[in-house]
Amino acid sequence: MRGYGAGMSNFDDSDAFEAAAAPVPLSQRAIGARPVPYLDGLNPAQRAAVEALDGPVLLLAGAGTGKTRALTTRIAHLLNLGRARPGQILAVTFTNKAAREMKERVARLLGEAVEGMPWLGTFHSISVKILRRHAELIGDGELHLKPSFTILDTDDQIRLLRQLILAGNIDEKRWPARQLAHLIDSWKNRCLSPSQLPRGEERAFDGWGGRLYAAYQRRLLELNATDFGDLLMHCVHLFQAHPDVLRSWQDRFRYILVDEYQDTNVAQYMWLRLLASAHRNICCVGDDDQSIYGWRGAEVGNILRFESDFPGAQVIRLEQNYRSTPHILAAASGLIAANRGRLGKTLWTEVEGGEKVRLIGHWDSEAEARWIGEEIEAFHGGHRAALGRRNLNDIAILVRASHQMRAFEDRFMTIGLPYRVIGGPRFYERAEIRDAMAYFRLAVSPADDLAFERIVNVPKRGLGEKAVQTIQREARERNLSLLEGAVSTVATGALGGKGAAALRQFTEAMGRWHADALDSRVSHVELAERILDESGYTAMWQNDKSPDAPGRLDNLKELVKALEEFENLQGFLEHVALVMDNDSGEQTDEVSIMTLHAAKGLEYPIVFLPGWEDGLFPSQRSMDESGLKGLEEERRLAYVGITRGRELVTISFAGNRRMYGQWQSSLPSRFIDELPEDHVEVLTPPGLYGGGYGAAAQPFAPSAIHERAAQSDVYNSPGWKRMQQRSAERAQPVHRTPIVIDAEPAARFSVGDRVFHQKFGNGTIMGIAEDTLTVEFATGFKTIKAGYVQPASQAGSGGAMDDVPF
DNA sequence: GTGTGAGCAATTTTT
DNA sequence: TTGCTCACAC
Repeated sequence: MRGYGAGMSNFDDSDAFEAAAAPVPLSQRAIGARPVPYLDGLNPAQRAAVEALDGPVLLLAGAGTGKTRALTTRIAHLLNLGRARPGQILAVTFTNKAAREMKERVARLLGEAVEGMPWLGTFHSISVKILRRHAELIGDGELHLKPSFTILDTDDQIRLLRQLILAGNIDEKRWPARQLAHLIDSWKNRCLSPSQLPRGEERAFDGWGGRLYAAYQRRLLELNATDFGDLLMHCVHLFQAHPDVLRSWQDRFRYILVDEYQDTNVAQYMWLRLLASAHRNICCVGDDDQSIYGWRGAEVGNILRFESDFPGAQVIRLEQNYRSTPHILAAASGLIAANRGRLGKTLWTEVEGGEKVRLIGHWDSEAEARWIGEEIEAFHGGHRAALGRRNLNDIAILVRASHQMRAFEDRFMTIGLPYRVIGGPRFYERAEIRDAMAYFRLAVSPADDLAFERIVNVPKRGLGEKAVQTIQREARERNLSLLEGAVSTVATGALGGKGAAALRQFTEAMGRWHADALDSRVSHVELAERILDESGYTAMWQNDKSPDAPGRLDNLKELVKALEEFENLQGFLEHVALVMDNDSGEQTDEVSIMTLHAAKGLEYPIVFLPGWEDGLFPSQRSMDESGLKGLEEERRLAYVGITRGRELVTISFAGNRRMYGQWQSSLPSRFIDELPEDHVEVLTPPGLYGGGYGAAAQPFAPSAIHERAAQSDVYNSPGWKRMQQRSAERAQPVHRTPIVIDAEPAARFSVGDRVFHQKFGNGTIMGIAEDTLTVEFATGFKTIKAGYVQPASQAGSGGAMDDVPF
């Protein structure tokens, strides 16, 4: 919520332009009549991007090529030339952070002369603004949204779906609400309302998908609520169904700019197309090589198709990189070259010299964490002459999956190295914040049934499932909201003594808070504090002995403080679902640990990329689920990782890694083989791959990294060869599995054996770790205890069940 | 209605 | 290994 309303006066930096930014009436400035200072210092491509104002423009902006600068300067230019007033420019981003940054930079470029841009924001926040003006048009004749609609987050969404699943008498275990939420999300991402589902898809989710979806949408309307996906979908449907409305918005937005275009999904694409179709002044900025969100609906195709979608489009490439050394760029470029279906870009830099990308293998994940810890201490202590003494803030560790973080956290904790984990649960997702917000929501809108259910028994009031059911029955029968139903339940005496007393107390308190929430004389900040105190919510955490209780109390304080920025609770609640983030200011000197996904858009002088092992990175699941497409997205993720580094990038892998409590061994990532050898320095590790210390062969000779730059045949890679060799030694068939588990094999099985499983049928053992087998069945890979399978030839004998090794 | 242990599953994440 | 859900006992 930071940056709301504020943030337009950040003049801390000394760009020449700022001093000169006098509020000359924009209309009086003739094009080209006088030099425009903000254009100085742009390279030719950036300048072209800024000056190509009319018609469709695709700005292909590689990592670190000054994309935001081009984009913000373009906005400044539009304003400065008088092509549009701030309110006539639509500029969309994906995250609040990006929107905030852009606002600040535009303001900085133009000085105080320009009011904030009202239509610079995320897809979602802009959609909300549009929807609130036309809410009545969403829904059917009898039931429609009201402008005050609430926005449910994922948690509410899932609870709502769970209710519907239970109501439909569906086994929630086999068909979990979370999965349904995904399904519905994916439909909304494609802008499909329940009636528009393609034949067949409505039968998803055990045949219930379409019906549940329809029921859910109906329920949302009843609750006067939308979920995140609705925001976009409703907007698109609004535009489609009401040409006059669409026209008015088309007229308003004379210029459209889109950031991170490669991340747009179908709904966002339609949204943009509708708005841009009249004047086609749309400028999309993106990088197909950094498309890493396919799994949540992003369509790389949108950016790949741009030129045919918008005939006559100009394509401008930003390829001069201002971030990384040539070795880093070359390594990244070499890697990404293995992808097909790219628009193609070649990053280059004027900078010379610099370190090669370093590559190192370790015995196991603990050794990897230990080594990286030592390296960081060395950088921090200034023991790496070439790089000088570095702040911990200059260093980041980027992992594929969050479970990898643990090894680092454990290690850094032991050696006392300060670190911070970026990402993780967001502020507003924390239970205490959501509870508190539910109180506020209920105080503001007594009909908010989801909020009621969330907090009616938090803190514990002895109102459990049964009491809630009674209230629900009462409410349903009399067509009341749950809160009203609760009042009625107390009145009719449908609830026993103790529960009734507690419920009465709760409803009465809520009544008071509601009155106060409507009373403009009552300070909403004080009211919020009072609600938390009187409800016993604060006391609940004060009495909690768990170690995170103090932190939760702090969060609550922060929440109350955040309220100060808003006029009243309503205003807060309307915005908060979309705007809260957990960007805590960074004053302290700490190493950053985060996932590769979280790192997109960031940069660090020193970057560590651990865990480059096949199966982990690229992730086995990605490849299983999405095949080549999945692999290419993983490769883009690797590309994103490398291009985060400014001066030094270190890639590492471990031969053994503990996953889910068991040690598993793995092979170096195929991506390692794709790195161009000339730009990689191999730090030879002693005794890798079970050779023991002083093993004769270097496990990773430089020449082996990349034997053929053009050919990207993984079957010829060193990792693959090693695996083949190992398989051959055991006289077993070679399989296309990247993970080979080679701890002590379970006594009766070997890799390659055919086995039978009751549920999955026949399969082939791909790996063995202690008593756990990795088996490839017709349906895919499964990890299974050795006791649950038997040799295929003896299927039915049952013998294998009795003498499980270990 | 609330507190405890067995059993089970387990990427990536914004709004 | 952990963190969560569910079934069961108080």
